[in-house]
Amino acid sequence: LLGAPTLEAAGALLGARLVHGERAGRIVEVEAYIGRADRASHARFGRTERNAPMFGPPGHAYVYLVYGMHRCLNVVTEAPDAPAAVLIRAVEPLAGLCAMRDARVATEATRGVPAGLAPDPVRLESIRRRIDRVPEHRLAAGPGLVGAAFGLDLADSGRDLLDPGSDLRLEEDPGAPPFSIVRTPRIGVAYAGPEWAALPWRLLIEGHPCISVKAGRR
DNA sequence: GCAAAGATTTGCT
DNA sequence: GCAAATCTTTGCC
Repeated sequence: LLGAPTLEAAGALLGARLVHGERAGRIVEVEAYIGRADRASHARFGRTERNAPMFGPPGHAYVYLVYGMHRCLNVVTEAPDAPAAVLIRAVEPLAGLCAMRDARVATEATRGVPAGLAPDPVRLESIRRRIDRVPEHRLAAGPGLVGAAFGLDLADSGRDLLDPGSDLRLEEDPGAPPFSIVRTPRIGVAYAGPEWAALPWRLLIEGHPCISVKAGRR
């Protein structure tokens, strides 16, 4: 499944479930990053401490910090000598929605606060009120929001997502409603140059309400 | 050893 | 529509 060519694996991930403890959601939008030659991929510099999971076995997590604040989840694909991964860009919440809101509040509250220090209660309450108003379909509608809603940490990078005994895992969902797949260029990769940025390596469930906001639901 | 940029999100103009 | 927030990684000196 995930050892298949990355674009096939990306299609297979759509509709699957991402589970973390009591939280579960359906993957509705992904992006493929394929090989060292891909100028948009973190693997373009070769193997580093951060991207090491991309050079490992398929089905493992690659979690990285972007813009100094957002944690993004990838699922590693292809053989260990072929660095590739699929970025989970948006998820439809299915279970554990309260835990997702709690995690988003906690993520934002600890931002900029030294580890181990309690966040300011007033600021915490302000964040809480805002997150409580976020509609369900926006809880994990973006790669950074998936990381926040599922409470992912850099320490989760490298974990095996195919281990059925793990609290953080992927599950197939035979009961998922049927859907059509749409392919578009990837988001936010203009730095890679026109040729790489134009490749239709973003896949999403057509018309799904939980598509990432930045991408504009198309 | 230091400067620059980033697979984003949010809020203000 | 634009810029700030925030910090790790990369790349050059």
